[in-house]
Amino acid sequence: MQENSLLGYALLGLLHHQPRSGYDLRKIFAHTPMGTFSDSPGAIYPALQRLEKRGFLTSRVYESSGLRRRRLFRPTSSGKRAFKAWQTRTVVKDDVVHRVDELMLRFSFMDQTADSADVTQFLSALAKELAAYIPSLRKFLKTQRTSMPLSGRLALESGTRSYETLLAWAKMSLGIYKKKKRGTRR
Amino acid sequence: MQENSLLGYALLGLLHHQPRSGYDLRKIFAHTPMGTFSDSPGAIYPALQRLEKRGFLTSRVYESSGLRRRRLFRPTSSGKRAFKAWQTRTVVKDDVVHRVDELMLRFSFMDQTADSADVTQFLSALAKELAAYIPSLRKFLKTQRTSMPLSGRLALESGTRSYETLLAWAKMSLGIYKKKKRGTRR
DNA sequence: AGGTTCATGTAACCCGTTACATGATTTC
DNA sequence: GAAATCATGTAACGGGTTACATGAACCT
Repeated sequence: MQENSLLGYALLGLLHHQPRSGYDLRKIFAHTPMGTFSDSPGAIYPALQRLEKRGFLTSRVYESSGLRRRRLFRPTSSGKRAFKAWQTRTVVKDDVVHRVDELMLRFSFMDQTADSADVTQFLSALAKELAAYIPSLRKFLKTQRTSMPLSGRLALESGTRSYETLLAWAKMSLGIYKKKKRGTRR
Repeated sequence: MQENSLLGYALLGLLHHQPRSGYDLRKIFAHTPMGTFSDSPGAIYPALQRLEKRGFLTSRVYESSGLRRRRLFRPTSSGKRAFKAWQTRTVVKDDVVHRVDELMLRFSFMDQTADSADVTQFLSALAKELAAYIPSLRKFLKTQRTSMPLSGRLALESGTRSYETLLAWAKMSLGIYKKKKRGTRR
């Protein structure tokens, strides 16, 4: 079975919140900070078709008189299961090195579909992998300093700082969720 | 004429430094923080072929007896021109919103191929676009606060912080290059 | 002699990009 | 009645992923 694309998971996640049409989804990508994804029909409609063919979505055409016909999509139970399985995968080094975008996408839908334990699990694993990876970048910068041009060094410095910012964010978010859990227990 | 892919520009940039083989380039992507790019032969060899077909690279096979045959690539003058044109393009909002990776790639080769004026031009344009974009993200966060789930808000917060980190980095780097310029003038 | 690394390639597949097409409804 | 927007699609193309193939040189 073929893995869903990032766009596929983004669509699946958005449809967990409420049923929407392809056009609704395009508008979200066009007019909100979710717009790292393409809002082009050539990307979205085929992606929805694939998800439906794989049994993760169902759709129905609504032809209310005096309204434009719209095809509304909603996730199936199989789609919900696949989404949660993707979302709660173990965070590994390779995710941090090559797929930070995917990690953030997974996280951004956590509240809708996962419980507090999943969220803290995710954030602490992320923090752990970041804490392990960042020193190796710092070390590379230090040892290669002389052989790299200034702009190369600075570009790497930028990447390293970006990871450090992400680590600080993960720790802060973890704090928020832990506090929240304490609150709900009492 | 078809635009080069990011990988194509990365290869072109690395070959400005010195002639290398496909295998050399794969090793760079496999073993250094340049490894956001794929080190798979199925990506690199076709990319090199395309660049050669477009006249941006030339290659020659070296068969020194007692050594494995290697095909070394080097940029043509047309390749150097195309690279510099790409590198010194005006930084626009869309670059900041959708193509930060490309901006960092452009910057990372600046020292090799561009002069100090190009670098400061690039960095100040980047800082300007970031300074204009970040408040719109903050505003979105503020106005949509109630309608977004916590994890969605935090994900957006992460993105915003990442842009703020980049802005701070751009200002710092600009300071370094300005100081350097003063130094060389005297 | 046999396994590993060096080194270069190719082919099928997936999917995003770009551009085009179609028609209904709303707006001026 | 014309233009803009709503809404859904399709088709050609490019290029990255995965997997496979081939052979030479090096190491033990």
